[in-house]
Amino acid sequence: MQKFSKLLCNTLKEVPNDAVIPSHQLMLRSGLVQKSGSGLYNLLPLGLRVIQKVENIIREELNKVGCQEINMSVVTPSELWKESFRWDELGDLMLKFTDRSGRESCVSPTNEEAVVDLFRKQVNSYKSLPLTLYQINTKFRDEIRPRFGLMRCREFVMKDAYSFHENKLCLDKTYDQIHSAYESIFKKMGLDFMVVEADAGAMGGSDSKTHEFQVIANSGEDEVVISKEANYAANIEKAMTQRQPLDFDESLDNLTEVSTPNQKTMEELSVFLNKPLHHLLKSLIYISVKGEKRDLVQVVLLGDDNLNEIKLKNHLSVDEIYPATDSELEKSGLVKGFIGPKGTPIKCFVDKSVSATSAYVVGANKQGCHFLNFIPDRDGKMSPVDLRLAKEGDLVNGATVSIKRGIEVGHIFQLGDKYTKLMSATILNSEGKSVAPLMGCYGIGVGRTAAAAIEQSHDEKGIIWPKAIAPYHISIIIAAKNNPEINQLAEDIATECEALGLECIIDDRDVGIGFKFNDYELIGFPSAIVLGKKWINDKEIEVKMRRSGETLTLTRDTISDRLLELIK
RNA sequence: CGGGGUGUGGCGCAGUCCGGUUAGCGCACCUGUUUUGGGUACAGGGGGUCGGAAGUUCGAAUCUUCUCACCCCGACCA
Repeated sequence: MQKFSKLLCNTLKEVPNDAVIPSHQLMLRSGLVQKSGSGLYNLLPLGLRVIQKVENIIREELNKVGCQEINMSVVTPSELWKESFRWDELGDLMLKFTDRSGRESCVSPTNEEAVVDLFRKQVNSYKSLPLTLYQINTKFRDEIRPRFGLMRCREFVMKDAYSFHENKLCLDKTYDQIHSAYESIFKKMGLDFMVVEADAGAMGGSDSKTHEFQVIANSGEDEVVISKEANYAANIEKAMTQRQPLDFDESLDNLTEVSTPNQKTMEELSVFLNKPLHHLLKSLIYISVKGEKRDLVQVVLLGDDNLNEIKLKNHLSVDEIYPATDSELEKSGLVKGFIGPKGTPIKCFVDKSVSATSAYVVGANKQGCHFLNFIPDRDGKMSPVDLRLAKEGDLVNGATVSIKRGIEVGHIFQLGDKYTKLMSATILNSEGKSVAPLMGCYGIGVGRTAAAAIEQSHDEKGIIWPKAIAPYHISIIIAAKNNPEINQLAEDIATECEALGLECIIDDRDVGIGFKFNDYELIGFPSAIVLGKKWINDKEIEVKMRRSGETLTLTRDTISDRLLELIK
């Protein structure tokens, strides 16, 4: 039986100054974790219990759909990564080192290569497929900027699963199974989450299915575009929405230069010319990088739209893009604040929401000047592409969308045969032909999920754990000093509750009652039993419920059964 | 990497501008008494070479130079 007096758990009254979001602050204050370095955390006993519960829920649900658990070495040799070219592609994200014999290795940031290597050494026949392997293991990504405690660490625990298939149909089936297993996992943990369409990003193929599991929370680092009516949900990186209908300027007047001294922003210009923002066009200059090659790219958007950089990057299929710096603009003879699509030699893309036949105000590529009545079809040479960043109020299938912040706790991908091909992993299919199997990969951030649960479930007093991942279910608070009867009662009730699967911790610390109450609320056990006056005087037992804050009076003979009903 | 900021006991801070006793306060910790239904009160106590190095000075937490670490805003992502 766990006694609080023996538990390594020092709660903090004050907020450590480097924690800025609730989950991070509360994890530190309630003695769940301890920081050991930038993006590095030690799990203390209570924190570890939470993490283990998350892990076990994941295990249970994945095992149900036939996934097999394995454990791969955390350190992986460079050779594997070189086969997929990711040794260089992932670059500094990987923590690389050389051991005493001069072998290069890294601490795995993900395990596609390792699992393909395992697979190719173990599996030769289509008869073994489909096969889904997973592990719950430590990963290391040398994040550019670790932050928010367990939300974005460098070293973290991730559940990563990999599936292998003979054909797309089979991959789709497993993908859907994992999709629903993920829904069960996050539902079990009591999280309010959404499944959204995602961009495949750096980790996967480009035109395969991929979804993210986003926990809706204000501190989320992602933006999610949602429309319930249209049954639409997508990461903003991917979201393709339309603008509300616009009144275009249909004038056919000739292109006219107009003096616009010092009107450098869209807003200033809009006021100066007395035209709505969407009658102006915004020109952005980006540098695209592919290998050693650097190119200038011009992007033209409606004056009140913003660029979705991911869309541009995907459209160009380049390694990286970034806004041109002032000196790069100068070098190209462009005038910051007055850039426009008229007569520039730069490759130019225009967002689809710009009407090709309507008149716009554009920069004249000349200090202090703009053009009026620029009509794209007539006056420019631009290819229309969907490039704009979705925004609140846009339309999808006629329904308006809203934008919420989300924490990406899970991501599922269809990888196709990218890795099996690169690493020559083949199987014999039913026709006796050697083929590269298709793969899916599926991740869940374990620590991040625990953090997300706190983001979503806390109040000014502390954490409010959902039952499924609470470190203990009940804190039995001893509110009487040196009272053998009460002490015994606490032990008896604890034993009884544990028999029903309710985990108890007995708060037998030699501190004031207020201290115990505050810690119970801070750590956020779902309920507390208070043994003190009420028992001594009336033989009644007081029970507090953390989420509702209500206080109940129960009797000794029904207490454990009642608690089993009450703690949900 | 670019921009901003902070380093003083486990945590939160004052002191730094304007150098000068033995570096201070709150929380936490230890001892004793007290209190015991919402962080009780009192008394005593332990713990810091002021991130590090070099320099200026009779004298440096304080000034100078260099360095390291950490945090916040952006690019990365489970």
